[in-house]
Amino acid sequence: MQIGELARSTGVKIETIRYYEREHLLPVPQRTDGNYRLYTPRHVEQLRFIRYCRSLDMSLEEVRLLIEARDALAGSCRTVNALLDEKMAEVDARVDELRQLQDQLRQLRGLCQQPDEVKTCGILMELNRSAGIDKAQI
Amino acid sequence: MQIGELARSTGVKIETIRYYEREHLLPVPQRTDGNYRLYTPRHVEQLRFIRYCRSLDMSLEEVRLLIEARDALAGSCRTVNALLDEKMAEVDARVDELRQLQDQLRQLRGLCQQPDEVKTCGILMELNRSAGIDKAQI
DNA sequence: CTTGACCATGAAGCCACTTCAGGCTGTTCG
DNA sequence: CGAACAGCCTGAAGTGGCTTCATGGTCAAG
Repeated sequence: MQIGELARSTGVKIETIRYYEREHLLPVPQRTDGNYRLYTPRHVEQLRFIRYCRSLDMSLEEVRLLIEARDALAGSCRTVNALLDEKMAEVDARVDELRQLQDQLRQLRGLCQQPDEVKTCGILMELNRSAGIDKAQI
Repeated sequence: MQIGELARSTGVKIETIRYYEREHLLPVPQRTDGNYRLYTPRHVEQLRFIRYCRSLDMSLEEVRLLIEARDALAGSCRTVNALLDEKMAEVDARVDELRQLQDQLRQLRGLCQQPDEVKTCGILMELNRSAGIDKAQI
């Protein structure tokens, strides 16, 4: 199958597929006489694997590790476990961060009383205050 | 004050300060005879303002808008409100996404029973399954 | 034989910085 | 006076994960 069909059947853009090839995440495909890339079901699978990992917020580097672990049919899968543990910790931390951010944003948003007066806008006043700016100084 | 002192007193790296100048987020500072940048308290304030906005997950483009709104002492602050509303919606959406991701990761992590056998690792099996890969095909 | 869909390449752009290479400035110490 | 060293300068390139662009080749249908 050509690159267009691979793209359609996986929902991955053609340019992205070529990018993955450059990054050695997809095996180099055969070519036709006209220099078109020719893909096999193996490529479809690998591409889906990559996209599923990406949907789990893995970096391409991490995906590379997982592909390696998957293809090395012998050996320990400790790497895989460690990777997931690390990823979960990251996500937890990020969620905490975003929750705090939400609070801050909501608080800030509540400060604008007269929605037409920049001079007295509580939001801008608070942004300045938080930045440690004394109006008299400006 | 020189760039090093500005960096120390705001916790912003020297390179980042120069980057903000290039991006027109900081006013161009005066120079000494030796071509060193010379900053004023005004710069400290503006830099703190930028970092506070960045800590609220604003893009530099959004920070630019806020600075504009702040400096235009007349006029409406509807832009500011709209910006914050949009930002809050973004953060909400991202938190939802990450929560789902957490569930998926936790589920996946629970699948590895024997932590030393790649062949039977439930995680790798699930990653493959989710990518729609039938083992017989490989 | 031309149209149009499909494909190819390499380079540049995106964001928000960071890093690097190579060189100037300015102070201090011997 | 000279060397060592901290501090500063510039421009270019690198980061991740793509996307966009410019330019041109391939192939089947009409």
